[in-house]
Amino acid sequence: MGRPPCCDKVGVKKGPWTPEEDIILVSYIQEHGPGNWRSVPTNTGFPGLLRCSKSCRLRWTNYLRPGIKRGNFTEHEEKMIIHLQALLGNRWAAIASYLPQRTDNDIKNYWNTHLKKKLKKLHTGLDDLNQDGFSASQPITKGQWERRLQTDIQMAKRALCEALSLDKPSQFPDSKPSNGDAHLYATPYQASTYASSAENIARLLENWQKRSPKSAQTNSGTTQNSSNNLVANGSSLNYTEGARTPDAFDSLLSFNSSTSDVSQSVSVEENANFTPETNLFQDESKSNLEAEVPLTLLEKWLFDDGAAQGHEDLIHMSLEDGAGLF
DNA sequence: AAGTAAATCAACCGCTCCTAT
DNA sequence: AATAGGAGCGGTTGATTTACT
Repeated sequence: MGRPPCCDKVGVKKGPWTPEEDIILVSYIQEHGPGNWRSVPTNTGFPGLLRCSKSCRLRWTNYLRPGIKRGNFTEHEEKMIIHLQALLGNRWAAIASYLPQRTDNDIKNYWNTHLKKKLKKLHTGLDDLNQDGFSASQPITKGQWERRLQTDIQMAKRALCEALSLDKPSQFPDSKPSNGDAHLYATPYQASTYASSAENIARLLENWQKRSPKSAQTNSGTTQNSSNNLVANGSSLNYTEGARTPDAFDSLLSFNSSTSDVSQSVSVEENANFTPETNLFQDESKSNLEAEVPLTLLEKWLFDDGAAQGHEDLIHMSLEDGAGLF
């Protein structure tokens, strides 16, 4: 009955990830691709990752995954988030699908720490708002449900539109997971894809070093060594942890350098064309939709309705009366 | 310079849904 | 069809950093 037992929780490490753990995880994903998280802790060899699969997934999707932009939200992004939050409520994953470079966790944090206050400020003096002042904490009106539904439909249409586009051949006809990680397969399991993970790690490690001045000092010898390697590969990184690290990074970076320019290998624009929903639909559309629904009908429905509109339209679509939500 | 409060954000927890058996 | 595990999601926590007194 069912599957084999879940990973036992004995000896599972918690708390902040170390650079070495990041390297192990990225190396693993370079080899096997994302997904099948349950096997990550056991397949990373001795000593391997003493992390639960959940933690690995989170670390990858939120920090190590290629194409992630962190911090410095632009005004445009802020507006997008505000509008989408008004439309969708606290459905961070759905909101994040409109901002492919951002993670749901990042957006959620940014909303809670910045935007909430910002909007609160803007709306101080409005007596009819409760403390949160936003749709998520308000009773959802019929109109709001309709708007959410509309947005979901828009998302689905957009995704279908992408999926049905003949210009975009399926990149992984045979290697997609059946679970929700399909969006992680938006870019091929090619070396170039994961090369940009090295950039992510570089960035993370840079911050890590800033937070750990002591270790930076005590390991200054190896630091110099490894940072040289990294700088030579185009990452402004000062790395500091332990003697093993440079080797691990050498491996990563040699991998990196063998695949041409990192910045070209995974362009952000490219990623932007593949929202999670899009990829899910790409996946499904190939196997199911084409078989069950005449293409022409779907296409007509999509294109007649101007489904190809971009993200900007979403803002404008944000419903004239949407302001009333605040 | 030291102490304290506030802000930030990475990571965990618990729940739900989906899927494999 | 029933069951159990995996994956994803949103809420929350707690450690760290920054600002203020």
